[in-house]
Amino acid sequence: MNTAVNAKQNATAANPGPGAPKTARGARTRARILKAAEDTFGTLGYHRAGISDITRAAGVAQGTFYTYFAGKEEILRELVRDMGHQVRAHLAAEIVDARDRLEAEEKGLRAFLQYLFENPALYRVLQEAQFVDESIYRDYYEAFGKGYLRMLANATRKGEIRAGNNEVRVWALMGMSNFLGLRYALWERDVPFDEIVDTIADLFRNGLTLDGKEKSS
Amino acid sequence: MNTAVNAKQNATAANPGPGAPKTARGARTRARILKAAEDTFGTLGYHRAGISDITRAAGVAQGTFYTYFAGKEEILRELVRDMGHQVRAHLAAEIVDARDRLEAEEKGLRAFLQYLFENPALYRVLQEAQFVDESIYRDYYEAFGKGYLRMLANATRKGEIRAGNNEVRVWALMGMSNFLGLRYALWERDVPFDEIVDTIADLFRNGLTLDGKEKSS
DNA sequence: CAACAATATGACAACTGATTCACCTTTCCG
DNA sequence: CGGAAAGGTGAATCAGTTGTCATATTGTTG
Repeated sequence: MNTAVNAKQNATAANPGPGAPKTARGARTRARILKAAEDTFGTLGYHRAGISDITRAAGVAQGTFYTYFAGKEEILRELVRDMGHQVRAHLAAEIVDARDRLEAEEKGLRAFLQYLFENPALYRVLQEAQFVDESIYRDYYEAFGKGYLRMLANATRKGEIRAGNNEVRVWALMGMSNFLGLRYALWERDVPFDEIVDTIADLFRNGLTLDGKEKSS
Repeated sequence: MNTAVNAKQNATAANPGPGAPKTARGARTRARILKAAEDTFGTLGYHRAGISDITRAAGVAQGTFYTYFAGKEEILRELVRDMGHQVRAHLAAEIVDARDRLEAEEKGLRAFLQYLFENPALYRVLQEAQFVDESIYRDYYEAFGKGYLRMLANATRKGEIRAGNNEVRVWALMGMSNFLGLRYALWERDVPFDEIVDTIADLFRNGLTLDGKEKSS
């Protein structure tokens, strides 16, 4: 369906859809639609949400939607890009003052859980995007993972964490956060974030076994 | 939408849809349709896949579908239940002969990666089910997590792993496997499973930091 | 083997929801 | 001011889907 890479011009930050807004008013309207899409996709889900739901929430007519976005799929793309920037920026800000990697992991996890709780749409929009167009999703995690990897590499250099395959670790860590967020920030808040963070910090410090520090191979 | 719990009779193993097959032929046909749905959802995804795609793959007429399933959503439910049983049974069999928890984790992770590689439809069907009906997904992971938790509790009792919040650990571990599977079994097989397993085993044995075994609080 | 139950067929009615388009309103600027 | 560009409208179109049904085939049983 999406074979013709050139037929359906992939909008980028530089080329956002049919017509980028050229007026303050236009920019405002576009932003309203984007926000409405976030809310609508977040509660109804991508497939159940109709363009009409989005435009109704934004308070504009259906046709207006197409002034700024080529279609449903494109607004999703845009949305994930946007939300991705926001989380990354937020998390980065939360861990700048960490004194070492372990502290950064703790702060990062806590901030992520909190962020997800306050912005539940992020999870749903992102996960659904995976099946609309896998590249949206891969881009998100590869961007995320790249920054994460750099941090782990630094920590290794500084001797804060042991040598090892940091790329594999990054994916393991992202998976952990993801599931912990889903279970404890979105489904049921029956365990305080601090306890979750402590449990994971303990895993990072001491592993799972009692008799740590043996040779690993 | 799915408010009326009684209106849309949720099919269970005991009550599978409109009419359970009463003949060997019927049972075969139903199984063919189920398998076809797995393949079709696995490659096209739940939403892009039409009933007609499923019946075509199964080699039956469209109407036949409704002899055994109430609709698209119900066959998905059935499918996840089925596939869930299969993975759990497979993984359980792979770790029975593990001598301790660490070995069980290693074998379990390796088996999971391998299974996902051989049955990529599992991931997609399961993840998409999440947004069709969240309960399908929650049931799967709660069932999975329950068994996992029991194993960790045993390991704690035997002194194989340190005391801690095993429930949180379970979700962290499931998340890890999930992401590692997605990245290294489904997306790119550019890192051998053994190396992944070793990296995670090292994390379990020694944690992430160099100076393990301090007090955790 | 007759009569009945279970299965299977495939055309199609009914519906959903994305996108288009001809036209109107607001804003900008020489 | 006046006209052009940008923004906005919403009814109509159109493609694609689900689920139904009258009918045909296959299997079962007394």
